[in-house]
Amino acid sequence: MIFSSELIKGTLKTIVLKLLADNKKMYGYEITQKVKELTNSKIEITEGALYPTLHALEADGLVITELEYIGKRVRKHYKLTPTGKSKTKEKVSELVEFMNTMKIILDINLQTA
Amino acid sequence: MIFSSELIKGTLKTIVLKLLADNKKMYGYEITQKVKELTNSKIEITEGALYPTLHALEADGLVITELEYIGKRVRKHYKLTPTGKSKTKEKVSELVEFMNTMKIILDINLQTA
DNA sequence: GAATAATACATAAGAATCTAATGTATATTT
DNA sequence: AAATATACATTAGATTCTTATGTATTATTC
Repeated sequence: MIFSSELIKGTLKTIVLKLLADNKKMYGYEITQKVKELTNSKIEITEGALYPTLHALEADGLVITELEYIGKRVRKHYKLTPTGKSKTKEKVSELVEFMNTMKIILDINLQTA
Repeated sequence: MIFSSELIKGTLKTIVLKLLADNKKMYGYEITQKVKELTNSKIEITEGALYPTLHALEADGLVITELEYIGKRVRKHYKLTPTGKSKTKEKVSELVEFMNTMKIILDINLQTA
């Protein structure tokens, strides 16, 4: 089962930041594969969503890039800046709190208002 | 702390459906207040987001409406249809699974790829 | 009793962020 | 040699939200 895409909205940036925090340095294609691997293919990040997100993170100064050449093929590595690291902590804890809050709504079962 | 709005994206429809499943019958304004109450004001649903969502649920046959007059003021009550009830179960369990999957990404701490 | 806040509906322009499609090119596997 | 995988990127269109605005009634506060 693949999750309906609407659920990814709003969490993609946080996912990317967290992966960069855990892996020091990653390139785009690697991120798509890592997410697929970690989630048993339940979340698949499309390139059309990922690359603009990475570019936005760079424009916001949260990541810096570094090119690597594998033969003639280029890889663009992304790495968190200090600002990016603290932003990651914020975003991750916000998402965790959000999920805890959502559980209140999803789990309780009030039959009357 | 109010959650950044991007997190609401993709979950609003599920929240509304779940509240209707738990409360049998609700009107728009009541939904905004209930969410605020359940989440200690950490999630606040705006009217500009809620009403179009309710209209979409109705257009999709997931809810039916019923008008009530309180003096001269109208309340539009929303109630799940049988289709709406089964859709609610789907959406809720999908969101729960999604959150569990997200935890894998957020909690583990791989220092190497 | 006048002003303010709360209740209750609704729409609409604009922003953000995704999908799906398309493009280019190299490297690897069958 | 052909097909698949790797690796970047952009873009039209769809979806779904924010922010602002509009209308009107009812309740509260000074």
